[in-house]
Amino acid sequence: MPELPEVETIVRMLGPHVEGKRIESADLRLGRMLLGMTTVNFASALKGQAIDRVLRRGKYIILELGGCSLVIHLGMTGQLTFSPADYVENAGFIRTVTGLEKPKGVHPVDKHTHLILNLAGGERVLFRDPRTFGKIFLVPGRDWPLHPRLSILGEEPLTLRIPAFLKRSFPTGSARPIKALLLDQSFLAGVGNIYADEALFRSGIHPMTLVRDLGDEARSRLLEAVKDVLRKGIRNSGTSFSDYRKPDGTEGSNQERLKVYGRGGEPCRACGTTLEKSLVAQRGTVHCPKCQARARTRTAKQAERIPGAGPRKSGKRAGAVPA
DNA sequence: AATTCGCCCTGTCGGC
DNA sequence: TGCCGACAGGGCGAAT
Repeated sequence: MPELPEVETIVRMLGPHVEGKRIESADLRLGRMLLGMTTVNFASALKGQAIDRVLRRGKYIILELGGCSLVIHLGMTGQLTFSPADYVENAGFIRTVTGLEKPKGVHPVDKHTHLILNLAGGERVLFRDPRTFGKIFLVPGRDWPLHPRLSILGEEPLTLRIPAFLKRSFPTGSARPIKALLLDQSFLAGVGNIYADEALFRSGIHPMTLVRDLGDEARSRLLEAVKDVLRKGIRNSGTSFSDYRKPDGTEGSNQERLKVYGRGGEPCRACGTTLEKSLVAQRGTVHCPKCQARARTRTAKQAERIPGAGPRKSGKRAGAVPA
């Protein structure tokens, strides 16, 4: 599922290919992917528009055009790829300058290809989404930050100043599990299921821990971990767990480096304990029962203050998880 | 007001 | 081999 690192990778790779080019025509093949307008109006609004800039906000991809902004959300299985002019499809294969090849690169246009942007000279931008959870919409001018779906987004994790954010935006007294908060796009924009689990593991926090039971130190450690796992995801060009592909159609490599996501029942890479799979905030969740000790409630913490009742045997803090 | 739940959708996988 | 239910889950709107 494309989260911040996947979307960032797409934006960084796609931008140089399309910025400065003109959309000759737009072919929207599945009308329900489009919000707020008809397919016909959409096509005529895009026709002839220059692509000035490609950028990201949370998990949204934004193409700033001459007179409007094209916003794309990839949902769970969305792919945004760039098809060069010399790529010609042929019965499921792709003909390149060197001959007929298996489509290991850009996926050929098929029934899951919902939007085609035809650029000058035969170049194309393809939006493909088998599960059709993605969304496409247009915003006037450069006003995409004002669109209801984007205006509610929280801060960008990568440029987060943690001390200020802790004071200003970290809820106090919330009874939600911390994982639910991480997935909340109005809290931080761009964190999804993969990187939430990875950040919780890295910071040694149990996903069910209530937000109000996290101390300042743990909150700070968690936010650092979020930044770390997202940056690592970008360095590895994203996580191709299932459908995600880079704009050239190839896979990212971060899936090889995941510590917990998708590894339920396998041994923890840090301590060897069998990783547990559970359901938190209606999302499949994997954590290490040893490295991510269960939350202690306020009352349990108070009980610990009783003289003589020392902490657990292991001197190692739960947070001391190797990278 | 805060939080959870149900729903959208389709390819893949395990069980029989 | 083929059928079938379970599962994956981002985000919105309804329900609690």
